[in-house]
Amino acid sequence: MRFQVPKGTSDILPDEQPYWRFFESRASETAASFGYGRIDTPMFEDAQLFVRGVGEVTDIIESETYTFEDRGGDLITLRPEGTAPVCRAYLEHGMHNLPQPVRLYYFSTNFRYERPQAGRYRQHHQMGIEVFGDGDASIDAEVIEVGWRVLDSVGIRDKILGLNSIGDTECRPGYVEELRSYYRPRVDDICRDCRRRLDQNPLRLLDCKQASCQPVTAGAPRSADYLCTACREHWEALLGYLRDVELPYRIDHRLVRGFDYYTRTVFEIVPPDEGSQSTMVGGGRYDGLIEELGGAPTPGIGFGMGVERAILNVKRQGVQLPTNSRTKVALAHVGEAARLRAARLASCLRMAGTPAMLAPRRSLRSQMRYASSQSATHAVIIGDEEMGRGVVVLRDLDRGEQREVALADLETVLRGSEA
RNA sequence: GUGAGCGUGGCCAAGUGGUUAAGGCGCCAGGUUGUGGCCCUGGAGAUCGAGGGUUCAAAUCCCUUCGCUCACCCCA
Repeated sequence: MRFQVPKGTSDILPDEQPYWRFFESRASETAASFGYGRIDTPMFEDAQLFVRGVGEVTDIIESETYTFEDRGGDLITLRPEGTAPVCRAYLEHGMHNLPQPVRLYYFSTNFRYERPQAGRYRQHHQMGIEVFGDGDASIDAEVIEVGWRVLDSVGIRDKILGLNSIGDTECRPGYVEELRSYYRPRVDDICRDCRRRLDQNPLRLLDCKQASCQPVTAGAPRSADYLCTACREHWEALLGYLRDVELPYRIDHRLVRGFDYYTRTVFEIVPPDEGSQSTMVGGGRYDGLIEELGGAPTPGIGFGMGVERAILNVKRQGVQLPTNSRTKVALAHVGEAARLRAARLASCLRMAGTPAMLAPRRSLRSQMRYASSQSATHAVIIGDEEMGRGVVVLRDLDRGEQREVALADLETVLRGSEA
């Protein structure tokens, strides 16, 4: 085999498409029902946007972006995540002058240079939302609810919402120090990765999966216990809002997120069964990000939802996709003249709004088999004899009945069969 | 970046040293005069991922390489 898809990417074949279109339409409808407007941003951006936005020392920026110089010498990065570009657009188009809050949703293709595995790809798709200009906890609850409802809308009933607050610039430094001093005397009891995390990314110590580290992490100080007054009030208000809309949450003191920009609320929605790369929704508040990108201090919050992962769960839960029972006609023909007529007729039917396809130039039997295989609802059969009389045979493939129809009446009859 | 498993026709898959590499799905053609879905018959399609080695003999053993998958890391 000469060519194949690049590592970590995949083709989405026709059989797979219904899942994608189902997801996209349901997710869009759900976001719109909360008042969100769609935004699309380019697939690549100035490399600096992500360095400033995601954080210089995160793995994503250090080793996972597709970054290259274009022909004009500009440093370009293929979008690795959805939030920074939307923030850029918010600022660039003066959306801070719109009535706040501004609610946006998007579908994006993201790129990260990683070793692929189940649920993790080099090119992956995300649906996400962002809300700017409102720091109230009710917005946190709303954003979380949108994520939850989107999953509901595609039939994913079994899911768990994990929730935590990691504080803000006011209280987090103190907490991180607390965390460090808890771990330092215990370095001999933790794994090698954790020793590295202790220096580089202490929050990550909390979600280590190594069995040997579990006793240590279990006793570690919890960020929610070290919140400043403002953060604690926000946190408690959020929990109240969630209870009001009856979203079952699970406070997870070990939940931290990978991007530097998160403040206060972080959350994720995961399927109940244990899996490695299974997080369907991950998000949080990022009140400092807009400022970091050159705007006025503006609160923001959002989430990213992995479409591949969501669809995986749609399949796992055996969700029945809505079927479209729309009329679809295959035109079979016997003889060259009839083939020409069939082709013209197919064109007319399509113009009139009825999907129609020409059967291949083979035996009639074979053409009928083809019609079945394409799940046509009707076959139109044209031969010399019909041509002479200005009629066609119209066969209902589901019922197995057929009759002659005058050429002039065909469109009307087919339209009548839409029921 | 680290570790493990696997690579046989479009797909699934038997075969673990020895004549022309099973089978199923799918595909194509037939099953009388112009008709589908089931069934029957026939057909096309594989240098057994690639390269090298061991052997009288390798898809089967060894080495190298490429690819895929899974896990760690990280994350959607």
